[in-house]
Amino acid sequence: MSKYIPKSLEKNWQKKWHEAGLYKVDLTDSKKKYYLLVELPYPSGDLHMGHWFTFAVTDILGRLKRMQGYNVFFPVGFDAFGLPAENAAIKRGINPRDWTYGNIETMKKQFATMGGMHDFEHGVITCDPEYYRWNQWIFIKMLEKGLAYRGKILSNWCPKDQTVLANENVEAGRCWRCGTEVVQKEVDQWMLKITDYADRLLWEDKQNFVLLHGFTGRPDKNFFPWLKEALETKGYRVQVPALPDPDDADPMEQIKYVLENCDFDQNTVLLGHSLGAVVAMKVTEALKTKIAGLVLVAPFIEPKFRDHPRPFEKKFNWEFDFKKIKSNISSAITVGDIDDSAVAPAHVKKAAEVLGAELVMVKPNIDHFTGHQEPEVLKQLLSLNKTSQIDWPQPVREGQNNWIGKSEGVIIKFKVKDSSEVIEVFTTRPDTLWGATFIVLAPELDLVFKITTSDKTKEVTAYQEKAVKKSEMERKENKEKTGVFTGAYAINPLNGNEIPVWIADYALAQYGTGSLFGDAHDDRDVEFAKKYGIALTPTVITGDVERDARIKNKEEVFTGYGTLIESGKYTGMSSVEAKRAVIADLVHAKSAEVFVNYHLHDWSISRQRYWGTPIPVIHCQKCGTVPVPEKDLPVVLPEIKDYSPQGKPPLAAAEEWVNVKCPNCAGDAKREVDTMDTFVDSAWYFLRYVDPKNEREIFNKQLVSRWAPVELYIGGAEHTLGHTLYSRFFVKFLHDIGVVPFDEYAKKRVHHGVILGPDGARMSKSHGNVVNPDEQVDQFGADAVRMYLAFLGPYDLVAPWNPTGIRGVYHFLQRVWELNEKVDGYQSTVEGKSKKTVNRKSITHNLSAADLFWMHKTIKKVGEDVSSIKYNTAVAALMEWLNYLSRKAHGGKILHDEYETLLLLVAPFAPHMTEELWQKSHSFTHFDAENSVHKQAWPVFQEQYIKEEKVIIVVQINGKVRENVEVETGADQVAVEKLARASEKIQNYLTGEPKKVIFVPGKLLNFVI
RNA sequence: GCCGAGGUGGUGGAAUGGUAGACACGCAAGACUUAAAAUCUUGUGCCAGCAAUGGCGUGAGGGUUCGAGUCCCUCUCUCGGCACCA
Repeated sequence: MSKYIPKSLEKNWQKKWHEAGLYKVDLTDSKKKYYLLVELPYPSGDLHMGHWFTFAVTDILGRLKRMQGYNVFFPVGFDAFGLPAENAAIKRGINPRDWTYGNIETMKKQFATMGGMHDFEHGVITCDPEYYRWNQWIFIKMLEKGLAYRGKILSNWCPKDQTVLANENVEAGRCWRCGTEVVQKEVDQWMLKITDYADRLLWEDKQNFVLLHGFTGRPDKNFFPWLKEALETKGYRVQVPALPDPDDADPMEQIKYVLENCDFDQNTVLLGHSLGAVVAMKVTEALKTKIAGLVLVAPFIEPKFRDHPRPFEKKFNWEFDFKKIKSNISSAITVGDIDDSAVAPAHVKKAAEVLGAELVMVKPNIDHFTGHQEPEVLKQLLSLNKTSQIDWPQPVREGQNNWIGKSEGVIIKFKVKDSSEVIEVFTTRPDTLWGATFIVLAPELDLVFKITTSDKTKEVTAYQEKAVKKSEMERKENKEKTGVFTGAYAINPLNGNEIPVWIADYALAQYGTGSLFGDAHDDRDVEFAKKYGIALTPTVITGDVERDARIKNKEEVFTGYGTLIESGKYTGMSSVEAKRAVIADLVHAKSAEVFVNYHLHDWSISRQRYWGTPIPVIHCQKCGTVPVPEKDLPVVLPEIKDYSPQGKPPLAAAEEWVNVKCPNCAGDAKREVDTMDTFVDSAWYFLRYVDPKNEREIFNKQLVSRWAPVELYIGGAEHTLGHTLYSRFFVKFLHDIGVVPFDEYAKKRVHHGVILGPDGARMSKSHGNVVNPDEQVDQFGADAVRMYLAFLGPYDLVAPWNPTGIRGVYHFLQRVWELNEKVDGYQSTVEGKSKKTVNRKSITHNLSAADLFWMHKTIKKVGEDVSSIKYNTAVAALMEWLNYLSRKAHGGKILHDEYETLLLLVAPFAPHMTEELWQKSHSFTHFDAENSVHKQAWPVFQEQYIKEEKVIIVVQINGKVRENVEVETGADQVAVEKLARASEKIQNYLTGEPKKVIFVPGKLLNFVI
């Protein structure tokens, strides 16, 4: 057999696969679908290690799923609009389109060297008019719904790029692309009203629980008090209703009681114990909203008990609508006692079957789960958490929630003394209003002019001018608070106190109403008040005497909730009570209104650049802003000569294009010259991937509802607040206008890591630490690069490239290659070709128990680990098995079945090499798609082989390992103890009788002395 | 300041509350070689010991447990994000 030389072999297979159309996907195929999505790349013209990490490693999963019988769709397109193309065009005097398409061609060629199953036929290129046409279509739909509007807002402005930047594109006060310091400038912008979707974009995933006790049970009996506490310490809301007549229960009454007295929402988990499980099922059946899950502990669906009949049996008709119950829950678990004295395991099993629920049989602390603690119940209750349909990482959910920043509060109206003006102040802490001693307005507010007294005008104007000039950066850097008094006083609507009104730049014009009241329970307010000698009145105390003394003395600022003092009629109330009372009183007096404030702002999509989607509106002098009629879409970008912005957007120079007739009145009109933010392009591309060439509609709705949501979305953690939030917004909008039936587009989101340069710094040309994948491929082959990236560590790892590390997997591949020689039933010929000479069936039975154990353990491990994005341990498992096979081959041969299985398991990782070996080992004379190793089915692992006959039991003395004994699987404590006590080592420790002996079957024996 | 993720050998990293360090890199010794590379074999957490073996060991300190890298509390450091959000 020849040496393993990846270079020529890989090229050869890439060509043959392509010719044979091995990876052509048919989206109308009825096989189970698997839509694999990676964030679409920007066509920079250079495929770097990061692309390999995301696309080549994800290809491993795609190939596995394909072998497992899924119809895998793995499209790749290009995010082709955006500044770099335009900057390149300006710099080199070329057309951004030529630059972009040239780069795409280069990158496609580079992509081919990965040997992946990526589908470029479906991958859209976002600068293609047939794609951005539908950006324009969506924009017009949003315009119709009032979600797109024109607003003048203070925006982040990059003076170098001459464009507006979204908050997400400002990094530490600088433009994310060019690093120029961003300034604040008021600009006319097209905005998308993402704030209308703020509530729906929140991840409401905090579960709450309703626990139903059983016959003769009580909320304070059995495990209920313990379980309630355990859940509450974890921060969950728990309801444990006392069901009517527990000792002579009428199930119908109990069901009615629960429905009337408990709250249910989509995050509720309902638990029922024994008869409570029956009640729980009937409650679920009657619910109008879907709940998160049902946990049934020792349930039954017929009145048949092992011990004796129960009085409730005849009060209930024992009919369930299981279909209805199933449709009202996302998932269900039934937990049974393996030797319950009342409810037979068969009954529990039956309940599980009719509900399609997971069945867990355990040994509870006390028979029929009546112990004070039943940890298994808690465990199952919490395990339901992870079975949510939409599986996005917790940090993303929390990050997006924080960014949306919902805060519920009130807007309070302060009358200005001797004036008709009113100052509106947003607060979430109306309980501290009584103690308000000043008001602060953001300097930019127009209101400032109206209330400033004449003697203060000079100072106020001077401060305002200074504040406006300050860039965002300076404002943030300068933590020292500044401000000036306006001379005006406002009247506290709660107690009539007159308090001074100041302006200060720590009040942000963009947040809330741009004004706040200051009191003794906010660090910033206290800092400001102390600096300017403004009085403070502490009104909230904790109950801790020492601490309260400090708070009253203003030595400590208490910002939490507590009890009110010095607050008139509210004194003595808790903060929560006081909040409620103050809001009620003020709303009644029309001095306040309840208000929900969001940190999230509307999305400004206007860009004063050329290389983007033209915004499809026409400005008519008579009719105003008129959308371009659908039939006239797309509005195609015109060719222009000069792409550099010169105080006005480059498109303004395309006069022939700009000057149009108004679609309404046919009068002279001008086109909008701004283009769209490229985040619009990437907000819905994954839907168009399914049907990219459709000229009649945005996509075929049926096809998309069959293929989306995607199974897995791989992307960068940096897109948590930008891209993924925007795309969730777009999909929800498309859902609302009836284009798609779902409102989340990705079932699972996983972040990829970042490969740093060997020096630990981010790879960049200026650092000179770039590891070029092409060079690595040249040296070690694509298979080794793929596998090394998979092997590095967890997939979201941020770690440097280790130049010698790749040798490890290269070595692995080489050993797989050379093992071919050692396969029984093959003969090497002089030319380096092998021939199969033995019927493979005849050898199968020659596999020893250990051989089968290793084989099946590896089949299981690799399949499971790759599916759950743990490529590194999957590779490790393959290496372990290879080590086993090598040891075996050292003095003898390995069997054909083993080698063939090994090739199948390695195939997703190293597609080229395994294909070569597969073809050789089958002596195929010419390649045919059906013969490909990649068309073979994934081996099926069989449980029977991975059950070991003998196991090693660890023997411990006081928890320290002292001895190992080998016993038959399933050996009981008596047998193991006997063996352990026979050991000399153990005898040395075991002088007297142990106090206690712990036995974990199949695992360990622990003598406590 | 707030939110999130973490801290395990020389390195990347494994470990459903049950033998910590799988797998790999690196390193060391040996084999092959005139030599080197490649390859193969063996060893490799730290301390003591020729060894058998013993002690210590998952950022620090406490706790729960027969048993803790894993669960709980306090602290500390690193990374990521947000940041004067009323």
